[in-house]
Amino acid sequence: MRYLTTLKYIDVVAKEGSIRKAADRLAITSTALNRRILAIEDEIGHPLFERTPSGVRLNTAGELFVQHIRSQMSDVNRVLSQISDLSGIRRGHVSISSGAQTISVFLPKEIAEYRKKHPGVTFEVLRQNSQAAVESLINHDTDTAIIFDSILPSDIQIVATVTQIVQIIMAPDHPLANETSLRLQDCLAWPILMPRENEGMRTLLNVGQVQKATPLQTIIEADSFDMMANYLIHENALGFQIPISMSGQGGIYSHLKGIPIDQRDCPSGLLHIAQLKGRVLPVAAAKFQDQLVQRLNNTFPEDTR
Amino acid sequence: MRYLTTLKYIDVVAKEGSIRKAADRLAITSTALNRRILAIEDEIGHPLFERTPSGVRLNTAGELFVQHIRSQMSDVNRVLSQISDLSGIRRGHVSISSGAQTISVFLPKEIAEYRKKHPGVTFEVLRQNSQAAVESLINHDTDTAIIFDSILPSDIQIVATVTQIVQIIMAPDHPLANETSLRLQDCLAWPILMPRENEGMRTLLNVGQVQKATPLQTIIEADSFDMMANYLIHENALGFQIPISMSGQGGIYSHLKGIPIDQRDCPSGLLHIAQLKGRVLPVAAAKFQDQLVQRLNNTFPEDTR
DNA sequence: TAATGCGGTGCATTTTTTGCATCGCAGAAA
DNA sequence: TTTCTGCGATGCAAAAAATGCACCGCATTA
Repeated sequence: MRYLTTLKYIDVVAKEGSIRKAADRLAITSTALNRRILAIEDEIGHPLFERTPSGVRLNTAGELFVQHIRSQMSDVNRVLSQISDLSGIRRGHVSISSGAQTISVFLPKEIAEYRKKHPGVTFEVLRQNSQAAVESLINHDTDTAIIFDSILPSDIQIVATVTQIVQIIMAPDHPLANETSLRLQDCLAWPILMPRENEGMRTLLNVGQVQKATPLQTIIEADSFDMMANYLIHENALGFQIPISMSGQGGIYSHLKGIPIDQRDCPSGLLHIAQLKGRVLPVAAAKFQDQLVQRLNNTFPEDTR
Repeated sequence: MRYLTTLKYIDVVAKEGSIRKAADRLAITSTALNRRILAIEDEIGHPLFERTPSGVRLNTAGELFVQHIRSQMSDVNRVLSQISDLSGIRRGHVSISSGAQTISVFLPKEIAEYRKKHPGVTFEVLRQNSQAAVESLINHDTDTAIIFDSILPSDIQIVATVTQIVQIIMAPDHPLANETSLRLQDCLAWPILMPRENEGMRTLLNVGQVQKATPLQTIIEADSFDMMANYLIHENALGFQIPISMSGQGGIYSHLKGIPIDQRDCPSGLLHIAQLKGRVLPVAAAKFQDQLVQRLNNTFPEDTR
C-alpha cells in the first residue's frame, strides 16, 4: 500500500532508533527518510522524535502516533484480506505467539490441519514467554497468542481458556510409570528437569515446592520442553508437561509416560487463547483462532469456563 | 494530513457517486482523481467502484474499504487531538447529532459552558432524527448523538440514558395551567400542536391516542419544537415537550408552563447519549460527552439506569 | 585532538502527479 | 431512429514532489 509508506518508515525508525539505520534497512537514503519525517512532523505541528546524539527516540506524541500507525497498518491488512476473500482467493497470513509448552506438538498439528483447508494461508510462529507474547499482541506483531498460566493485562482479550493439570513425564520403563497420580515427595529420589523461571509452568511448580519445602534435585533447567523430553530417553529423570502437548500421536512425547501431579502439591494451570482487545482480526487469523478455540473446547470439555 | 489525501478523495467520490462531481468539489481535475482511484484499485488488486453510465458506485470491496477509511480518518483526528493536547493547546472539534427536542435549549447551554473551559474547541451541531443520527455516527460524521426514544442498533453504544416524561406545554395564562397532571381527555377541547411522525416523541403520543381513541384536534404538525412553542404565545393551544428542554432560564420555554401527561395516557420516553460502539473519541469530544452524561445524571437522578 | 556517527540542508536529478485535449460509450432527449 | 449529453478512461507535456549526492555542524568517544 503506497500511501502507507511514510507510516511504515516512521514505524521502522521508531524500532531502529536511528534514521540512518532505518534508511539502510528500508533501502533508501537517510536524507530521503529524514525529510519524510521532518515533513510529517511539520504537518502534525509537533515533533514525533527526540533527537539524541546517538539517534532518535520517540517522544510522547510519537508514542501515540506510532501506536496509531500500527493499528492502522494491521487494520489495512485485515480489510485487504477481507477484500481478497471476496474474490475467493482465500489467501492471508496468520501470526501467532506461543509458549514453549504448546509450540512443538499442538501448534504444528493445528496449522497443518488449517492449511489443508486453506493452502493459500501462510503462518508465522513466534516462541515467546507470556510477557513478550502480550507485547507482540499490543504492537500488532502477532494476531493471536497461546499463553500458559499468566495473568493478562486488561487490554488483552481472552478468547478461550482450558485448565491444564501439570503432569510428570518420564520414560515408559521408569519405576514410577505405572502410578496413576504422583506427589512431589515421590519425585525426591529422581533427577529433575525443571522449566526455567520465566515459564508459566515454573510458577505452578514453585507453589508446591515452596509450600512443602520439597528439595527437588534439579539437574537441568531449560526453556525448551523438547530438549527436556528428549533427555528423558537417556537418563531416568523426571520432567513436566501439560496434557495438550502429550495428546496426539507422533513426536517425542508419544514415547513418554505422563502422570498428573496430585493437586495438593501443584495447582493446575490455565491455558489461554488471547488477542488484542478491540482488534478485528484478519479473516485468516480469525478463522484459525476459531479452530484453536474449538479444538481446546472439544479436547478439554471438563473445563470450567 | 497529506498521506490521507487519496483516502479522502475516495471517500468523497463514494459520497458524490461520480468522479467528476467529486473532482469538482475537491478542486482538482477529474483525470487526476480518476487516476488516483485507478492506481489504488490496481494496488489493492480489486476494483472498489462499479462504473455505471451515470457515475460510479461502491462495490462490496469498496464498502469495506470506505468503512475502513472513515474509521482511519477519524482515528487520525483523535490521535492528532491527543497530540495537541500534549502541548497544552487544547484545541479540537466536536460534532454532535441532536434531536429537535434538545437542540435549541439544552445543547446551546452545554456547549457554552464547555467553551468557557476550552475556548479552543469548535463545534458542529446537526439536527437529525434518530435514523439519520445513527447513520452519522456510523459514518464517523458525528462523534456523539442525543437521541430521544428510539431503539438503537447494536453497533451503537448507549453511554447514558434518562427517562423523560412528556409534558403538555401552554401559555402561562392557559385555563389548564394550574393543573399538576393532565390526561389526554383534558386536551380534547383545545387546539393541538403535534410533533411530526418521524420524531420520537410522536410515537409516544400515538400510543395514548390510539389506545384511548382520543381524537385530538391537531391544528399544526411541525418538526420544529421552537416553532410550536412560539405559536403558543399567540393562540391558546397545547404543545408537547420534555423536561430537559423546559429546564433552565432563558429562551422561549421559560415563558411557558409544562404539565406532565398522566402516565396512563402516554408512556415516558428515554433520552440517550450515544456513540459508535468501539470507537475511541477525540479528547474534546470525549470530554464534552462526559459533561453531557454528568449533566443528565445530575439533573435527572431519579432515572432507572 | 582526531575520529566517528548522528541528524540536517542545498542542489541537481529522477519519479510522480496533474491538467489539457480527446476518445469511446451508454443512456436521455428530440 | 438519431442526436446529444455526461460519464470514465487515456496519451502527452508541464508541474510538483521525492530522491540521492555531497557536505555541514555537532556531540560523543578513543
